[in-house]
Amino acid sequence: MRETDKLAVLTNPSLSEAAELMVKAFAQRKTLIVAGNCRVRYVGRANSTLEPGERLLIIKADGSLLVHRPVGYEPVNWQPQGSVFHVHAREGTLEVHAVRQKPRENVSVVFSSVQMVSALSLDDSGEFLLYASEEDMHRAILLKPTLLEEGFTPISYEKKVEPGFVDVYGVDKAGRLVVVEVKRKTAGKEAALQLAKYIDAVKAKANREIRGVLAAPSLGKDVQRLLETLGLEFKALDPKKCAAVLKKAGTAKLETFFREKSQ
Amino acid sequence: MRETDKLAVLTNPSLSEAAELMVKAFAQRKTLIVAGNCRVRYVGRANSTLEPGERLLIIKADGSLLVHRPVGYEPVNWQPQGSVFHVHAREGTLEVHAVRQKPRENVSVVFSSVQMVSALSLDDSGEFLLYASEEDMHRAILLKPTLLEEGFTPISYEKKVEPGFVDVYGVDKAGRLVVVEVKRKTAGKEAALQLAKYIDAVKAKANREIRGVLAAPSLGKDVQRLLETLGLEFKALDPKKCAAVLKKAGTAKLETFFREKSQ
DNA sequence: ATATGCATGTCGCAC
DNA sequence: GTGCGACGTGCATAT
Repeated sequence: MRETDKLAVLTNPSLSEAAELMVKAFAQRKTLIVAGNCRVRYVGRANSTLEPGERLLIIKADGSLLVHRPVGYEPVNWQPQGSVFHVHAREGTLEVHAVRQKPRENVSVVFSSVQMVSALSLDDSGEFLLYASEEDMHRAILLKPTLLEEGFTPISYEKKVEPGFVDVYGVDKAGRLVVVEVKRKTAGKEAALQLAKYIDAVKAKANREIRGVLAAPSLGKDVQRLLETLGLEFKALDPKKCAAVLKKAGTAKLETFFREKSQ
Repeated sequence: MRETDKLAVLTNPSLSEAAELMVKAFAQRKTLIVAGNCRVRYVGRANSTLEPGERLLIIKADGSLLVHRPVGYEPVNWQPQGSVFHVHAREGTLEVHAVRQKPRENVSVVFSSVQMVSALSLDDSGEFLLYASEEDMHRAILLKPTLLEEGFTPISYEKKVEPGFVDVYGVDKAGRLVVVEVKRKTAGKEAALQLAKYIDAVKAKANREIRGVLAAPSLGKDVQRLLETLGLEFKALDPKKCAAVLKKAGTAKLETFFREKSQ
């Protein structure tokens, strides 16, 4: 066992040694990694059982828990932030129980052997930024309406029309109302139907000509035909391009812009 | 550094030592865990940047990658199965690049220091079973139709009607067709609308009276009203209860049953 | 607290 | 390969 302030690692520990380190790690709000042979049970919204095998258990200081099998991107079992843990070393087993309230859920991990335990002190305040979300596309259209079409003037943004929200709402060059539904990826039928629904809702209120535009990077299989049937239009719009438009403008400036613009 | 066949751990290694172990681990198809200070960039469907900080990097033998911050259930960056990795130790940095094709995406993790690297050999063939899925609810209804209502007789299951599938489809005591939409949790508007869509589709084909039943543990806020508007019904159905019904029957028996039943 | 919709959603299954 | 829906989805936001 090597240990510094930041780091404690046990290889092939006894179950009680492992338990001891885990309890200490909880107290010090460290990130715990346990590798070993375990069985897992989950009881909550659904139930699950996982028969014995070697997996990775990760417990974070915020009370989140992950059980990872040696394959697959997703954890096989988990518990989100805010779970409460209990650790017991019994005869021949090391039990970890993680309980979440609301909904009441329980994940139990029972180890029969442990290859490794580490308790890590991770200091992380680095900023995370994600570009090219659907939100970015909305903003880009407001900032540079020609992305949608020449002469388009946004009126409002995330407007509630019942049922739901219209992504972007404005007026075209000829003075017609335009309802825009934005999708960050290939739009399927549901996007078209959603748009049609909004059009109906807006039509019921404003008694004038309305255009519906589905703005997305591309359309699914039969969506073009569906759009035609519904009397709607398609406008190709790439999320990455939108992100680039926003990047060229400054963030602070943008915030001001949207405070004014979005009513 | 301690090492056995199953396990290699380096604490506070140099970047080149870390890189060496990582490359060896790839060759031996081990599960890799790296803890250290890193910066992360993601370029793909979207883009992201993560400024320096201490995180956990996990790379599995199947080519999946996870970057976990010290808080939060979800990975801040990731790459699913099938990614291809490159590791370079340069002057002062250890770079890990994970590339995925289709869509073309790239995650780069650049370490400036490493607290720990472990390469683990995880042997896991334990069976995972999940109970109380929506699929279980379908099955329970087929097995014990009174769960839905007295006198209900299922005809088919996962029937394609265009567009999509009807969950369960049958005949009631009075000989009327019944289309059932099943939800494993509180049903929202979309569930009701989905059901309405299927009803329309079925009506267009079969020219007789049709009932639509939304079976779910509970209804969302205004869904009851929406159901009435659409002329649909609600039936309370608990996924855990359904799972219990299935459990009482044997699995082998069930398989046979459904091979006969689902056409 | 509940409801609604996005997500680099991922995953699985059918065509 | 594409389409479509489930998921213990998680998560943020608005009511």
